[in-house]
Amino acid sequence: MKQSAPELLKKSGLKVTKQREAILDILLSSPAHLTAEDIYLDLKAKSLDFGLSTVYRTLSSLEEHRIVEKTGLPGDTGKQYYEIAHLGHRHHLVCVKCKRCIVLDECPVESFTAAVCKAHGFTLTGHSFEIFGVCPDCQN
Amino acid sequence: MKQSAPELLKKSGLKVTKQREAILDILLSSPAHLTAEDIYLDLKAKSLDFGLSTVYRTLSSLEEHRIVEKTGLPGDTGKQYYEIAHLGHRHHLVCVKCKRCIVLDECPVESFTAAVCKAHGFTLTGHSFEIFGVCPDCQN
DNA sequence: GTACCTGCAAATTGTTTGCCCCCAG
DNA sequence: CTGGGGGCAAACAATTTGCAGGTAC
Repeated sequence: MKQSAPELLKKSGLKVTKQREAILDILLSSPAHLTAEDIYLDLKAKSLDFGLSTVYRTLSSLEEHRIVEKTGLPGDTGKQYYEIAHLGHRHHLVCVKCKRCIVLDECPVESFTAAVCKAHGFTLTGHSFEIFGVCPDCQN
Repeated sequence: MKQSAPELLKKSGLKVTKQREAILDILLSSPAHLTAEDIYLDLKAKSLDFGLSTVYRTLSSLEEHRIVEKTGLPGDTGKQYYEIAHLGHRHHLVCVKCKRCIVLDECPVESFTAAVCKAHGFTLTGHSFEIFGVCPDCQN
């Protein structure tokens, strides 16, 4: 299931540049939910100092090609979060304090979502199921 | 369950002003998911031309008092959405094209969320369960 | 070689703040 | 009357865009 960054880029007809490769690598290796700035700082930490706009532009094209997904988190300060697209499936357990995020494998709602869509005449494109809580470390 | 705007304000120790009343009324009568600008324009349509900052400030205090919730939507352009707080419960069927939003009453995952939290040592604060699709009107 | 990509800086857009006047309690 | 609340404009923050030069293919 896991693909390498250059492969993914090539498959979508995008030119393979070290900027894109590095950005995609970060997203692939992160558990989840990164902001554009997170990525920018992460790059800096690796002494890869690209412009912030490159990060944004790369994220947009990756989003257009359905490689990553953009999302918002509840109660947050208006930043956008990016993560590798999982074909419309997101199941996370998120700590509301430290934003740590655990990926859930189970999906107990597949049949439910399909039924709801059918009932309302919608064409299902995906769903998001996120549980919010305070993780053990943040409970003091 | 449904309360009037002045009641809700008074109960939280907030002064009742026509601005707050009007903004809260809009939120109460909307099916869901409004941006600050939506509210601003809605007010204008009713010839209630308050400043945009009043809308934001009102929304913040309402949020502090747990009357409304702020949230982000997947794939969106970086705006914050506001809606009446349902104590951490959100179950929506959202059209990815027109953003129309249907509120779901059922919650098939109550016990599942509790179990997941327990398994990871988290203290549950809420969950979000949203289904995305294309509504009948947008299918052409 | 050409079209697409990057970098920088300036422009936009969404949201917050400061200051002063005003109204609800 | 008094303090929180509202209006306006300026500040801030996140993201986008225009343009000149570079680089993958």
